[in-house]
Amino acid sequence: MNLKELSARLGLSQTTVSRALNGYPEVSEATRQRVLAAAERHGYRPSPAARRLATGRAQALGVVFSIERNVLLDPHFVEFLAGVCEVAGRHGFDILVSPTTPAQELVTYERLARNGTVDAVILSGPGEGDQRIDRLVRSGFPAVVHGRPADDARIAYLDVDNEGAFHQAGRFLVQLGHRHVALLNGEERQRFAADRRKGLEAALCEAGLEPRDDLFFSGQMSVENGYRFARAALSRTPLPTAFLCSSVLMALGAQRAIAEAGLRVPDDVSLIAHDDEMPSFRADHLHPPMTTTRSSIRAAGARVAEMAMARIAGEDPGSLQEVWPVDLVVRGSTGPAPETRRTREAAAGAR
Amino acid sequence: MNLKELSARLGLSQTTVSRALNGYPEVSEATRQRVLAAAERHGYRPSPAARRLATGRAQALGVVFSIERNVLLDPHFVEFLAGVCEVAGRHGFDILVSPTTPAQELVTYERLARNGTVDAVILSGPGEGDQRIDRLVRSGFPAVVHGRPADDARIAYLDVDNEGAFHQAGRFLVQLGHRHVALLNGEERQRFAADRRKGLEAALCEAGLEPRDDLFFSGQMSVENGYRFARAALSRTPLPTAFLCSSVLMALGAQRAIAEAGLRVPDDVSLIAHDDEMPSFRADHLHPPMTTTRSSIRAAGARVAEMAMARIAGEDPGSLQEVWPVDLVVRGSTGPAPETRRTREAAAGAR
DNA sequence: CAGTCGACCCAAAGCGCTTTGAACGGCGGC
DNA sequence: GCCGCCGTTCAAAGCGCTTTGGGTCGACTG
Repeated sequence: MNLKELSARLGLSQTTVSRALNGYPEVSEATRQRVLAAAERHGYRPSPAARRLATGRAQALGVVFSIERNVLLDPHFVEFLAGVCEVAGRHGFDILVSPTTPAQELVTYERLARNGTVDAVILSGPGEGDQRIDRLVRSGFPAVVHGRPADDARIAYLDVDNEGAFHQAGRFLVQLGHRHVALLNGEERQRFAADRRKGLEAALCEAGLEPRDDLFFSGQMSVENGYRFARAALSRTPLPTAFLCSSVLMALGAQRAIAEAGLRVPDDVSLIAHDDEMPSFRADHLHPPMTTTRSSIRAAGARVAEMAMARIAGEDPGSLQEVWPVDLVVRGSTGPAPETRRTREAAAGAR
Repeated sequence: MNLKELSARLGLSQTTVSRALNGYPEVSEATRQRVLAAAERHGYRPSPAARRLATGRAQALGVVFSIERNVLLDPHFVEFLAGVCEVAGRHGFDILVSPTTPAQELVTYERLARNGTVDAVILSGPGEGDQRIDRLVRSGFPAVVHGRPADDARIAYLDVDNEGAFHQAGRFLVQLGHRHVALLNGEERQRFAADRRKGLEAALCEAGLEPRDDLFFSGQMSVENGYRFARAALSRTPLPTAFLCSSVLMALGAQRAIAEAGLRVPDDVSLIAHDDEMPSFRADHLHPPMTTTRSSIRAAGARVAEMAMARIAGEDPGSLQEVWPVDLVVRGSTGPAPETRRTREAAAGAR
């Protein structure tokens, strides 16, 4: 059933039927109801391809994400995507996903943008000095970045206050008396990770403590790396008494390393992780419940999609730049720093 | 730059240019080269919307997945998606993702299928007695299922041999002398989980052992549930000496419960997990390296996409039904069953 | 009462592509 | 020399929708 048939059946012109269906005011209420009823009855669905061609709008969002040498797809991504889908669905938008290797990224945007496959693109995880952004800005194509692009870029973005979060977490640890804090970070060429490091360093410096590079680790945020890094950290002297992890996954690995070293959380070692609220790894259900810096990556996805909608509606990118604060949620994995002596004993006993 | 402009510039008709570009034989080689060169030079990209309208083909795959009450998005999904994207991209196909609640599922397929948004749909995790499948089959719309639909369904699918895998794993444990095997399973209304249970039960029965319902648990495959279930299992008598987990995530949780009970892997307790080869949770990098039943969910995604392509090309669904064998990879987390006495002592000592 | 103005509806022109059916030479076969 | 054929090209008809630019008619001004 297409428009032509439907309108023939109704004895109306395609124009009128189309307008009735799309809520234009030039149609009498009586006619509109008649049209609506007939459309419903015959199960009429407008062809998106035709509509797309006629309007030039795709009613679709493109989600582009980087996938390196066909490994390493972030488990966080799916949560983010869920958020995007939620609001896109509400607006009747489809979602096109385009994984892409760093090399092909530019081409991918060009393709999506130029040929009208999507009305806006969402991209995540801008690296440092990102060429992609520049290009996108220049093209004027609606785009929203999840993460933070270069500060001067005229582009819509949503980021969480990574620096602030880890600053706060670091200060909290310092206040508890911790002087040797290990950082299990994501890859620091990614902006979010670099920001977190900055935040922690600032907190330490404020307290007159020297950040210890030998306790700072960075790499893919996997359970495995959490374990490896924590293990390495626990071989340094003086021993760290607190761990700050960039994800719950890493914290999971760290927990194991800590347990293996015969140390206890939070008595011997405090643990804080950044929590993106992944339903499969709930920080509050761990043992002990974990102190976290928390921000919902799913909510971020939803908001980013809304921003994309706004951009499509013509809103200025300058007014669509948000940095969300991050909560520090104190639970049971943090506590006062043990006296150095006690820590030593525990570690020695475990060997 | 559109076809009209390009052909005007070349002094050719749109027909000829279109044909030259799409590799039809009715064009002289000289002309084709000229057209190709001009298209390249002017950066001509055909409009997918127009092409779609004209041909009726969307050049897109729809990936539909269920998302319950807006929680519980499976981290495995992203790996699967990566596989799909890989081959879709190679074929120049876009990928449309549509998360959907169980209630809306049927509507979602209808929409995607009927209005030509996509050329085929991929759906995963069919439940028992699945109404969706029936409907899809009846419509004749190309579809591929990841997982196993009802046995008689005339539909393309790819599943791994879940029953065989857990049968094999169970037999292996039995051969090692284990008599009390706990099962930490996914939700058993999902086919894959039901199959795994069957596999384990078969292995136990073959050995003359009674499956112990009080050691069988089922629920979302999260770290948390792994921990909870394992903890519960360790409160039963006689104690289980082996755990079979439906995912590495659950195994991660189980490990912790086991450790907390003062038991050691594999001396006191053996552990086997099903491994979907998620890069963030590598079974071979755990401590000890974990014995697993292994199958790549990413490879499955890729193959499913290929099957979708085949269906689009008109291949018969009957010839597109595959069940992949699953390897049992023996690593360090399994060993001979301890004598019952020793197990009791260890457990008692830990309390 | 002529003229204006809304309210309502329509015919037709695209959107940018594919594809059908036909035209046009140049060729060998009879 | 005429016919039919092949290789090559073209004009034009869609695909199914939106949207522009009128029309028509009754009601409302002055």
